[in-house]
Amino acid sequence: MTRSKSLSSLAPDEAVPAAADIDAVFRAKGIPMTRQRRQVWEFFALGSRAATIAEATDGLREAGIGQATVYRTVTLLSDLGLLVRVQDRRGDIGFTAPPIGHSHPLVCGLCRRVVRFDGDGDLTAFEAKLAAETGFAIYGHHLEVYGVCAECRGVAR
Amino acid sequence: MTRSKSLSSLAPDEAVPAAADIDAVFRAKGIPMTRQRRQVWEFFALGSRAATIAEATDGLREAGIGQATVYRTVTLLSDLGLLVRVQDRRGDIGFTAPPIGHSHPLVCGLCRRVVRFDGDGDLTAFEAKLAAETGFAIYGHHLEVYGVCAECRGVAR
DNA sequence: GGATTGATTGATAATTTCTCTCAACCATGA
DNA sequence: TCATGGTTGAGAGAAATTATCAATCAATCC
Repeated sequence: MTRSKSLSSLAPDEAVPAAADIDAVFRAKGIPMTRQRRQVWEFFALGSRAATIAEATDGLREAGIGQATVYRTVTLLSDLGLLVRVQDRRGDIGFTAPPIGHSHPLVCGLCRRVVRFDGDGDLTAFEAKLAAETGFAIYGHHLEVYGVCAECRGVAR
Repeated sequence: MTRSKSLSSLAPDEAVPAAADIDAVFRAKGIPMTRQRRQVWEFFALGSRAATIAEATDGLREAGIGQATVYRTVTLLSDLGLLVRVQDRRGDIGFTAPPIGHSHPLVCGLCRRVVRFDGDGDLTAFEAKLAAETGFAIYGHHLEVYGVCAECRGVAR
């Protein structure tokens, strides 16, 4: 798998949680931090592309991390909100780390490269209106925007 | 599985494609319409809740529709844009029919009841800006809003 | 720093989910 | 109605995911 250099990103790099931050999340919840958990998180968080579980399993095998641990850890990190699920054009499921603060992924449907953007302001008013009209207690939303990145389009840019 | 009566919906009922419409889609693409395809589509489209494949398989078994056909047809309908995927709070995947025109599902995270809303205008400007800033050729987006419906909250309403 | 302890891990088995195969059947068009 | 190419159902097969359990490790308390 190729994890190429980062593309322009609307969100500053600091928006991606640093390793220190995930330690804090774990500590706050009383969940032990292990080498495996950190490495699984880094695998997904440090790349610019969303990775599948199969890719993570392959990439982490030489680190001695087993398949079951990858599954367990992805579930755990997702539950903690440290990973989000996205889907490419073929329907394959990938995971990527959301930055701190509220933002959404712009995903390349071909290579799963992820660029983040902040689109929250637009939706909060919307959600309030929806809640009033439907009686739903809204607890969140999921917004992904899909496109094909410049490199996948073969545009020299 | 209980499919209860419909809740208030922001989109008029006519927004859900009528059976006639899906025939038109199939005909336009030269894809044969079969009893099974219509029934699978109806299963997902006529309920007010997004259903899982397992639920559809169970529900359609007595109609003599096999598991493989359910999978095949859900894939086909999704490719045609006649079904969309949503996810409940437990992470279970469900499918539901999008109405004609552009709208998004508001999904109850507990019972998967789906209410639709039109939130397109807000996003088109956004996408243009994103395209300009990132070099992505944007081809679509996926927006789901999650909440807990009045009934699941036990509110008599 | 070192021992204790409850949680985590890796290997593998077991299960679940999904896809493939193929003979029988059906929708479509002549 | 007939021909025919696509579709279907059943079951086999493959892939993805989860459960089991002994060994190991992270966090805590001396």
